[in-house]
Amino acid sequence: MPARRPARQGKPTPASPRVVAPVPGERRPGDVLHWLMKSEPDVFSFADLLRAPARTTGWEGVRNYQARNYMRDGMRVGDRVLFYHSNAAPSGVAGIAEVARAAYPDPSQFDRTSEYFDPKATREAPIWMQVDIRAVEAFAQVIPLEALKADAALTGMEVTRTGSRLSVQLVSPAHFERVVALGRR
DNA sequence: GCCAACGTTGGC
DNA sequence: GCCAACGTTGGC
Repeated sequence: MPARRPARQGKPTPASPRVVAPVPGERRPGDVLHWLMKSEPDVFSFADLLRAPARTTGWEGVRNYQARNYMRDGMRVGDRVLFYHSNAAPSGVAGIAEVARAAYPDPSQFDRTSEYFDPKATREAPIWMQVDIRAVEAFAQVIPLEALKADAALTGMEVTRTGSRLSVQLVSPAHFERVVALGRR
């Protein structure tokens, strides 16, 4: 299921990683990283994830290199994810999910009938990757972006910055815990 | 629906 | 490799 709205793409080149992986070999077994992933609830909401088989979905449709690199190079099974509703009323964090499967090729890039189809991609040389995400905990209500911006403890959090467009973001442990505290309140 | 911010493309 | 034009994201 589409986790992201369609993003028309021009010329993906597999070798374009000017984006540094978030966690060079410094992660130890057992370390958990924290992320934020955006989805437009009209396309795929946290409620949709709760209803999905095994409360899990493939995060297909990401067509941005930095977001791809975060998923491919940064995410591990068990990492925690803030599920963010974008283009919504209100936009904000709807719940917690976790990485259920590490990165693998996004099948939609090969599918001519998909809006995410990428003619440059081949099975031998896939361009786009996805992870699987499983719902962990729904917040009683969405924490609006406005509340995130107003919270002093969340100063500097990427999603609160004006013009923050990246659909997969790294979140510091402190920011993650703070958002969870707000969500449980 | 508007439009600011930002990423991508392509001419040079 | 620069950068203007263009397309997209996403808050409001």
